[in-house]
Amino acid sequence: MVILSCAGRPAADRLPRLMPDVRVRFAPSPTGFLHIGGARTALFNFLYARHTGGTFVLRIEDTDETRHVEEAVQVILDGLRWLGLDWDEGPEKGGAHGPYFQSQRKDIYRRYVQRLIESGAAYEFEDKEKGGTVVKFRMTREPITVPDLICGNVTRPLNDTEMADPDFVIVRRDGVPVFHLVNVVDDIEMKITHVIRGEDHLSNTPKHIALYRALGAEMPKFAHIPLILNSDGSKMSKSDKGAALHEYMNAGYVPEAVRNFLSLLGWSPKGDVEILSLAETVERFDLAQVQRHNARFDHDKLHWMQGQYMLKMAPDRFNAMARSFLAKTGLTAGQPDDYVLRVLGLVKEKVKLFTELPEWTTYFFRDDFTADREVIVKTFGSAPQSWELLEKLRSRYADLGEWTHPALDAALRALAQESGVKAAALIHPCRVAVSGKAGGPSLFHLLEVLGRDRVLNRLATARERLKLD
RNA sequence: GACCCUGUCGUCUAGUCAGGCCUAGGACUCCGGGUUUUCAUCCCGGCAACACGGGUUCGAAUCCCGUCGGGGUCGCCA
Repeated sequence: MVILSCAGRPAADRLPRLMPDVRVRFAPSPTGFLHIGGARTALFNFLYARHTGGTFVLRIEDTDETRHVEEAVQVILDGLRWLGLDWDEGPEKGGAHGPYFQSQRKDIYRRYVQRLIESGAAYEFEDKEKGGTVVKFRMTREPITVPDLICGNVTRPLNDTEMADPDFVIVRRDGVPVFHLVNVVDDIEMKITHVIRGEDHLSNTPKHIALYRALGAEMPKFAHIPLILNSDGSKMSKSDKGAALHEYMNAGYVPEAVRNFLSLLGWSPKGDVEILSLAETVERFDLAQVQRHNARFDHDKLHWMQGQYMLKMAPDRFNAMARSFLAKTGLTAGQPDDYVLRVLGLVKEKVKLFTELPEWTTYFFRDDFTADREVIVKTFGSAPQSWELLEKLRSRYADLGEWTHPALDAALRALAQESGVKAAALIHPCRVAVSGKAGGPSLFHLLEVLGRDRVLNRLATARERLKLD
């Protein structure tokens, strides 16, 4: 098999086919953070494994021991778990094909290198210039064709610099085997059937194929997925904003939204659907619909998708996540649980990102809030009589029997009518006076939650607080 | 420099492999209108693309060639 085609297949063929022998892997290097592109590669591997009923292996590529930090591994595991991508074999899970850290597989690599040397496919080489002895692999001079499930048959001849010296190093001067070797060896040992990885590896794949041949091992199927670019089309490197998954974790994104957004970068479920649960994505996912060209990261669309998930989020989960974010800001320290919960109930439909929470809720927890000059001018600038109305409203509210939103509503409207103004002429000044904001939750619900003491107090001090000078 | 991948609205994409069903569909953004006591949401409407140039064909976004653009690889990094 060489190329999969997606259109025109019989309908029955579109149903998920169980291929329990499928084994895919995500093999990140512990660099201290999880790149968003890496996360997407992991996602595609995961989706393919779940779609086919196969196995998803996680392997840590820490050949360069100086870089192997326990903490750096944890970042990867946390990121994958956050996205909901649980692996079947790997760190903290074990499995029949371990160990899953390359730093613990040195004997295996040594054996394979020995085999290559004995068969004449590799040889020791003394580098006179750099000094030391390395092991080099005798690379084929002929062009090699990569059968790729996404790109088709890609034939790559050696380029000019490779032509000058086709053989490449597989064991460094310090005795540590390089990526190309360990990657292939591990995929053979772990019985990987499908190598799904970033397109940046496509040009190196002929080297890997040559290694498989020299080792007499069966080649896996390759699927090189397009890369994720910055929104301006430039390459997304580690230092770019939004390149690391933890930025989204910290910024208050819902994991499902990020996962959903990522799945649509370079893959399409067809049929004009965009909001898909993990289960729906698993059911529809296939390599045949993966795009061939790179995709730009569109922050606006992610933000929109985040809003969609936020809106649908169950209140309990929203409250739990919101409280943990709020706790970090110290805003809710010492506040009664019950009050915090009522505030959250009020702003749930407004908040799109958890990091926006302080903006929406600060005035519920602190009395020293201010208002933008622009808001004050717009509300009171052309209507100085609002101050007197607010005074009157305060005395009505002071005498209010029960402090409920219908009662607050009725009292305000009655006053407006008696004063010959529209309700809105009272509602807006009141909102600004008690919250300092031009927008927010329904005013009467807001007043109800704020409570009589706070409202009366703020109404009394509004003129002083919102003074323009 | 060489080699490889790639090119549909500003962005993500459907349509391309089996040429006509495409006066090119959806979504995000933006603009206009409506709902809402405000803001956000939501609803309705609108702007906007087949990179360019040749061919093949009755007919091309779809097939072929070239050009240009974008990305990748060529490490004793992974």
